[in-house]
Amino acid sequence: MNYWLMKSEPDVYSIDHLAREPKKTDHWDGIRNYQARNFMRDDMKKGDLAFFYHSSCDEPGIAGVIEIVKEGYPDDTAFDPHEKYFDAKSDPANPRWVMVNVKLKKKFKKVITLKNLREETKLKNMRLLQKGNRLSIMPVEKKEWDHIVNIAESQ
DNA sequence: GCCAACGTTGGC
DNA sequence: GCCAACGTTGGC
Repeated sequence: MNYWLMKSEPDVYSIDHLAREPKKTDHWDGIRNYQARNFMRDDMKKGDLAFFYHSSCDEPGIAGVIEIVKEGYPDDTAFDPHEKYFDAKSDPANPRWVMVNVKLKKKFKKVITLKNLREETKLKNMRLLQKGNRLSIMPVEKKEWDHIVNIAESQ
């Protein structure tokens, strides 16, 4: 069982959008970065848990927990020229990009902000907090995961 | 809007 | 394979 962190811009798709979906489940499309894709395609398994992270907004941080309910399958938004994430080089016969399905497990009472996370010495080595990190899908260590969940439960 | 830190592209 | 130019991410 692996733990993850998945970024989304709340102006585009926030945790509340996911909460309003039927069965609180939706597909996670639009990933166009090879490292992030490889994580989704190769390592993300059904039943894995992930933090839903809000990026590029007033209060960047972790908004809640989601569960992977369907493993990697072709991201068909890459085939549609009208889509923002259209990629002419992705051949439907050999899709370049994948997506997964996620289900909302828990929305935190308050967002655990990036600032909060940086104040935690135990999270000093967390991938998210490293300089220059831009990955939109990344693994989280179990001990980091547990620590953050503790923070969420005590707020 | 700025800019650091990447990632990608394409000519050679 | 190298690397300059360009594009993107994302915090501030």
